[in-house]
Formats: sequence, C-alpha cells, structure tokens
Amino acid sequence: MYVCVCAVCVCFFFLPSISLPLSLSLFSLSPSCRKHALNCHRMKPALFSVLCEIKEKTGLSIRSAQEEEPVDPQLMRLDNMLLAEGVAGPEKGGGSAAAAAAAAAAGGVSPDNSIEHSDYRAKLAQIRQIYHTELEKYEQACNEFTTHVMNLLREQSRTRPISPKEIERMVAIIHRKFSSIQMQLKQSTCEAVMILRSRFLDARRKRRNFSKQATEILNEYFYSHLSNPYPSEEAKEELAKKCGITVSQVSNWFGNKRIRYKKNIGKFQEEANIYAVKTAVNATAASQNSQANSPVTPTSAGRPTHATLPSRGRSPT
DNA sequence: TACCATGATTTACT
DNA sequence: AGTAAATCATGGTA
Repeated sequence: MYVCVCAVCVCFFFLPSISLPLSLSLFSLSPSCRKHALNCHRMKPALFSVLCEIKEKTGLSIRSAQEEEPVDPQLMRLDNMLLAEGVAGPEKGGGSAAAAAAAAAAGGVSPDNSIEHSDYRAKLAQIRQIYHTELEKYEQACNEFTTHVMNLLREQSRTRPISPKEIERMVAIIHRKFSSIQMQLKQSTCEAVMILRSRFLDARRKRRNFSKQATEILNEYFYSHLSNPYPSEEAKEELAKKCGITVSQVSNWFGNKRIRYKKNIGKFQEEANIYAVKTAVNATAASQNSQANSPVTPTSAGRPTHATLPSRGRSPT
C-alpha cells in the first residue's frame, strides 16, 4: 500500500470526493504518478501532516457539520403509535393499559372488555414479539456494520488523512440508512396493529352465539352449582379456556343465565334436569375411574333442581 | 318477517 | 369490583 503525495496526485485524490475509496483513487492514478509516488516516499510524513492541515482548512469535511439530523415527524408518529398500542415501550402494565385505553377510545367500548379479549392480546403480543426481534436484529446489524466501517476507516487513516468528523459523518450515514429500514419495520408493524384492531372491533360488534360445546360446558357448571352459581375468578378462567371465550364473556353468560333462570325457573326445568343427569353420570364415571382416590364430592350433582338462587347484589326494585 | 334466544352493554346497587 | 336488572342488538328459525 502506498500513497502518492505529489501535487498531481493530491489533487486527484481530493477533488473527486473525500469519500471515494482509496483504492479507487489509486486506481485512477496515471502510471507516471504511480512511479512518482514510489520515488517521493521520503517526504511522505511531512506532507501527510500538511495534507491533514489543508483538508481541515479547506472545509472538505464541512458537510458533516451542516447535516444535523432533523427529527422525522413521520418516525415520531410511528413511535408514538407503537407506544400507545403497547407494541413498543415497557413489556406489561403501561403498554397494555395504553393499548386498552386506545382501543376503548377508538371503539367506544368498555376498557374491561378490550383488555380481556384474549385473542386480541395474544395477537398483539405476537406482533410485539416479532417487532422486537426484528428491531434487535437491525440494531445488531447496524452496530456490526458501523464497527466494520470504523475499522476500515482506521485502516485507511494510515494512508490518507481522515478526520474524526469524517468518521462521525460516515457513522451518521450508516445510522440513517438503518433507521430508514427500522422505519419500514415500524410502518408495517403499525399497519398490522391497525388491521388487528379493526378486525377485533368488528368481531365484537357482531354478536356470535357460542358453540354448542361451550354452552354445554357453561350449562353443566351452572346446573351443577345451582345453589351458588357464582364461579370464582379461577373457575371463570378455566371455563373461558375450555370454551374458547374470554373471562368477560363467561361473566356475561353467568349474569344472563342467573337472571333468566331466576325469572323463569319453570322454563328452564327441563334443561336443569338434563344437566343434572349428565353431571351425575359424569361424576359416577369419574369415581369409577379413580376408585383408589377419595370419593369425589361433586358440588350438587344429581340433586333436585328446584333450587332458588341466593340473592346478591341489589335487591329487586 | 315476526318472534324468540342469546350475547353484550348500561345503570344502579352493595 | 362484582352483581342484578333492564335493555339493546343481533342470530336463528318457523
């Protein structure tokens, strides 16, 4: 590796662009200059320092000072949205609360239900996961590339003057490139969240009857706990899981069921009997399967189904 | 299309 | 916060 510091070569070296790779500059030298370069190496150190001075003064690297990165409003919007949706920012609590608030604000629904919608949350978590993985990947790639370029520049600095500002500028360029990739990622993440949200809200507006199986599971629980049809939080969660619905939906179902049963016990008598028999059969089967264990005492299975519901909440008006 | 069933929402209460 | 009760809105069916 050599560098020619004669006047011709210096001009050639600096004029095209400061960022031209050294190899390209050398490649562009005429054969006579190359020959010259080999001959004038004794003056190299002195001239090299002069070059540095000239370069500093001529403002060849002045561009770097002028390129203050403005804050991109679009990027700010994306960042804010991702933060509000709970995709970016803290893992739990603030993020999901913000998402709930956003969903509530957009759909005019109660925040409780928006938080509870397990499907929505699961999908949002999935998006969050992908977003963070990709973001991390980009950051890593950016760091690796920056280090690589810095090493290259450091190597080149032995043969041509490279100011810290130049390095800074190069790093800024790399960061800009990578942040534009990140912006694309943010954009597509935002789109995914919007699609998810619109789907979620549409699904909520359209009432769907629960599956037959889900209704059966809920009814079984209801009639086998007729003396106290108030499932605990844990029971609700389990029922929700079994039925493939949310805890809120389980609560709604029990609320509706209690009031409707209470209003018209006669109408539900047949249904109650069916489920009482079903529960009794299940209990028998279960006890036969696990005779070694202590006998199961399943709630109120098989008992007469004329129970009246205990009164809770406000008294009838 | 009317009617009933049913899930969701709202309001008031404890 | 959890619930009762009333009500709304939609789904399913004869």
